[in-house]
Amino acid sequence: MAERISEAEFQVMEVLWRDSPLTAQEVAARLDSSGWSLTTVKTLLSRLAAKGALATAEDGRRYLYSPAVDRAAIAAGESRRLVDRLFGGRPAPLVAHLAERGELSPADIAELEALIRELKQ
Amino acid sequence: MAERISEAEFQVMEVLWRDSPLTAQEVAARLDSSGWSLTTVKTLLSRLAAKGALATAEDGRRYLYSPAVDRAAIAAGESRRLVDRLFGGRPAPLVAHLAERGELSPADIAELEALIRELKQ
DNA sequence: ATGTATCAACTACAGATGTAGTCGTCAACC
DNA sequence: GGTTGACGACTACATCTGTAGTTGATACAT
Repeated sequence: MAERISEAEFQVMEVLWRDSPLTAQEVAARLDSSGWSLTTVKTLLSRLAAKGALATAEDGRRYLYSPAVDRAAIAAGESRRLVDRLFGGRPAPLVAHLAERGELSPADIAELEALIRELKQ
Repeated sequence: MAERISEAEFQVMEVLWRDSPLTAQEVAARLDSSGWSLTTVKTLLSRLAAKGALATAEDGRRYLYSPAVDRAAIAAGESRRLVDRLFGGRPAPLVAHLAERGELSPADIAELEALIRELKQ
């Protein structure tokens, strides 16, 4: 039940959300740029399985890992937490913040605009 | 230099962003609902001072604490991190997420709309 | 059959975090 | 002037997190 996922664990989940099931080897290969050792990746996989975020299927002597939680659910939960914590639950100040720091490209703004139009119906 | 602030520490900062300088006692009093003991609050204050997030002014035998970092800077940094991590740096999906879960009130939407209009100039 | 590579499991360990107790000191009160 | 209360400093300790090594079993190749 909605165990929190740490940042390193999240990166592992990303790999499996993108493509699964995968073996530990395969996950590690896709995290090559992370600089993590194979054992580190395996530790993270174990922890994720232990907290129910990953499902394991035995494949001979090894496991195939698949996500057991929905990425959207995690993302929504984290977003909600942040917006609550930092902005009293109101998303506009968050967007304003990103905007102020020049973090919004014209494309981002257009995208938001389209989204708002849609929401208004 | 942008030391990270933990969640508990953040709550302490909130008190001081709202009103400062304050003594440890006063901060603890305002965190009454947190259930933290006075020593816990003092530990958090010390850690925050140690990492440069709080400034201390001696007042006789005790300290007066004041924020040494801007709330907006922290909020912006955290927002940025989240949006990067979860949505590839694009804020629209974040807003979409909040919307999908019915987290956006009509007022929120109106606020966002006004903001977008402003950004488009 | 034997060596070897590979796997999950277990162990390790330092730093951060949440939560709080103890200690030595000093100021104020009686 | 001795007692009491408040203060910051120091200590404590379990859990989480990042990062990785070691081990015992096993499948596969020779």
